[in-house]
Amino acid sequence: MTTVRIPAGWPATEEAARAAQDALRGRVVLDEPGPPPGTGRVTGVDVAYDDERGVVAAAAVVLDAATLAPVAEATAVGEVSFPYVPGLLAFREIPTVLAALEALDRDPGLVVCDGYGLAHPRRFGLASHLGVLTGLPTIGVAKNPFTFTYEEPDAPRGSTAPLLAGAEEVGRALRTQAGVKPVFVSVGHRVSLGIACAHTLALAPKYRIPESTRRADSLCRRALRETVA
DNA sequence: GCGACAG
DNA sequence: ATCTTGTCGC
Repeated sequence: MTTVRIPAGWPATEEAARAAQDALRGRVVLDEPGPPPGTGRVTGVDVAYDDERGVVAAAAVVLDAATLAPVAEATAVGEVSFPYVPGLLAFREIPTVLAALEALDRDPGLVVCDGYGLAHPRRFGLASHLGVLTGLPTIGVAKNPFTFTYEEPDAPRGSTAPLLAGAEEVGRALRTQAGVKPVFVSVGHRVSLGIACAHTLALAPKYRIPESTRRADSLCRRALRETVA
């Protein structure tokens, strides 16, 4: 497990963070379809916090997209780099997530984030930000609708409904398990919304949350627990 | 001005 | 995110 410090020049205020988003959002690539679902590799990333100690742990778990079997993993710990502010989540999670991704011994393929990408107040959520910084294809899969609205998708697994910011479709509510609350999928970088949903559904054959996120979640929690002093 | 608000 | 017991169910 690697240790990271807050990068030099990392935004220290909300104003600086919003300015950084405005400066980077133009680099998001939205005209690529993305990797075909069920082939290659898919990597889940997630973060856990100990606000008492100001410590954060991140995990990246690489899965074989066809079998969902883990083929590589890495963790990183660091100091909390930003408070939680809706719309600025990336500044709290990215330094440690980047370190975990860089510690992997192979290409991550598609990166699945716990949160949003395009579905964001300034259209530049965590998944898009991480995509721009790494150049990797990314998507966001969130557990809550944030500030957006949606109609309940039909009950069968695989049903979707638009996730809306006014009249603009910024993502999709996707039912990954029949009769269970949907997850909220949005594009991050270099992936289309349809492909993002297809990947998400393929990653959730048994549970609501994608296997990639479940694996990364348990790993970063363990890494946090095993962190001393 | 007030409330809501990814993790 | 995190704080937290028991409890229902496969």
